[in-house]
Amino acid sequence: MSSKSARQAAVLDVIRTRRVTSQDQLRQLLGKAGFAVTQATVSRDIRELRLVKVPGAEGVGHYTLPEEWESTTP
Amino acid sequence: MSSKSARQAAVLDVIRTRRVTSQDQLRQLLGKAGFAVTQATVSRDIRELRLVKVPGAEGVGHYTLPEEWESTTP
DNA sequence: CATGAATAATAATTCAAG
DNA sequence: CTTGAATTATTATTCATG
Repeated sequence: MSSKSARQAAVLDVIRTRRVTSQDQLRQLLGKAGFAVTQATVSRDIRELRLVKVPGAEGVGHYTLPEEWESTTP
Repeated sequence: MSSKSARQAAVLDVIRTRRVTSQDQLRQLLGKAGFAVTQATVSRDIRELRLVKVPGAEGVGHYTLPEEWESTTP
């Protein structure tokens, strides 16, 4: 049971490298990274990390960390 | 039919002065401000204004404009 | 306390229509 | 192009369980 903090670090890594548009997508990517969790947990991680879903101009929103989305928009 | 931009200005005003935690709450406040719209429209306005819902530490999230929460984070 | 399963709540989108 | 009503999708929370 890899600690929560390890998983949350993975969450940050994932959203930095991919355009994640839903918690379920994030859940799947976490699975590939070795963290099998449910959407409920992803939701809690997002809250604890204070990630936000920014509505894209075109329509697709994606999760990001407030601090970063100004500079990096992958 | 007060223009969309007038309504969206009201949206910004509302979220600046109240802690809005859901689109439905925002819809109600807009109603009081003289803009009767449905949740669908509120959702679209939020997207167009690129407002985000920031997860509060305690659990309650609220809508805000990215630009502003950097400076004002209580 | 951390989590999952199920559920409730909220938000996005579709489908007309003006 | 803008909107509302209804629907779908997504997210938050509740209710156990370890």
